[in-house]
Amino acid sequence: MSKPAYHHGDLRTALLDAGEALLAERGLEGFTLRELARRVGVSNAAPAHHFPDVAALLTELAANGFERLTQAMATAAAPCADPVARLVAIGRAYVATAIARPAIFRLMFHSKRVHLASPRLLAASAEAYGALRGALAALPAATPRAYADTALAWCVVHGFAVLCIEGGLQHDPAFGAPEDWSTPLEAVLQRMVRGLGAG
Amino acid sequence: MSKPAYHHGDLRTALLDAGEALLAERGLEGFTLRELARRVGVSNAAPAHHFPDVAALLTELAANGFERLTQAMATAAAPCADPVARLVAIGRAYVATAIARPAIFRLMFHSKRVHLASPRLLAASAEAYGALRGALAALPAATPRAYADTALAWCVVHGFAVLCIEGGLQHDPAFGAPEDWSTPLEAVLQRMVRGLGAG
DNA sequence: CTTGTCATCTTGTCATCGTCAAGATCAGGA
DNA sequence: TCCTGATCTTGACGATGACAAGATGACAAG
Repeated sequence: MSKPAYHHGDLRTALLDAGEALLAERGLEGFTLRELARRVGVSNAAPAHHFPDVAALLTELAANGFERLTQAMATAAAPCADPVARLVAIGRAYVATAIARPAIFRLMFHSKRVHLASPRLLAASAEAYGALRGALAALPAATPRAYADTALAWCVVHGFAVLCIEGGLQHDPAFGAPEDWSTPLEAVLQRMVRGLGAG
Repeated sequence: MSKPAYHHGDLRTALLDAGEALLAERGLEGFTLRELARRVGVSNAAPAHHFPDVAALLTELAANGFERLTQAMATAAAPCADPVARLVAIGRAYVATAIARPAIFRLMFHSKRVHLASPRLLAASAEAYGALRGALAALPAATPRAYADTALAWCVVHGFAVLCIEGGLQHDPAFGAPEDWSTPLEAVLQRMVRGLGAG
């Protein structure tokens, strides 16, 4: 139980859990394999038997992040009957997920510290994109939504999330403290659906 | 001339120039102070006399990037008389700048390897935001453009640039090869101004 | 021309990092 | 009971950022 067994038991998931915490605490640049091993109470070479690289571990965390993003969007959209409300809810969930775990969001999109060719990572990110795309396709329109609509919404939501995390919006005097992102997000999303509706 | 003088002469700018090249070649994660010193033909401790940190050097590069971005947007907008065309031109310049130097763009927005509190960096980024904001304010509208419009355009352009650089758009089957970003960008920008006009 | 000052650059060192090789430990089936 | 293989530790290597101490030389004062 509490005795430090030579065999950890479930080191792999312990590394992933602690890795997520470490990522949240130190950020991506402060993430260190040795520190992670230290926290789990294991030698620095132990993770090598479960992940060939640091990149492999981070790839796993990124894939988990994409899966969580997909799920968050799905549960946010579920109770909304109106397609427009559904799209807005998805956008909210997207940004909320990014802000809840900025380091993991950065890891998912802006990092060269992951194995980009990993099938798991590719599948997870494709699924997340599919969720947003699906919400767009359900919008009421005479013609099927064009590429521009999907890409526009994707860019708006992702751009807001990124700028919010990185503090890029703080130059705008109308944008208050970084922690109350909800109000500006609502304004942007409403403005977006208004514009999309007028296409 | 070609003899390795003990005193370099203008090591500071040489470091900045080589640093930009190294950043373009190896990316942000592959950037190393020692490798930079090696390329300039100088010992590894030499940069310390011109930049207290690696972060200080990268901060300078990021500030230069913001200034170049501002200038690119200005020159792109100059020949456009129509405010809408002006906004589109600015968006194009923004994305083009990001794609021309992805590593520096990442450095500007997504990096914790810079000194965020640097006055030079803050001023440069504020100026870049001001350029985009100015183009929005000039749009023809009865009422002054609200916050949502500015933020929306900012998010669209920035989101497109980021997704383009990081390969996030490649999941969209309508988005072809990563190198021909011009066509999709045009579609998104046209869709954006159409939506904004309908506000 | 000489001298001295001080910025500039080098050398050497330290802690830390990711990764590898070799050995120790233990679980579970033959 | 034993032994095979997975799991973990120890120790090491090269590389990195930062620091201390010494070498070099540009430049102004005398």
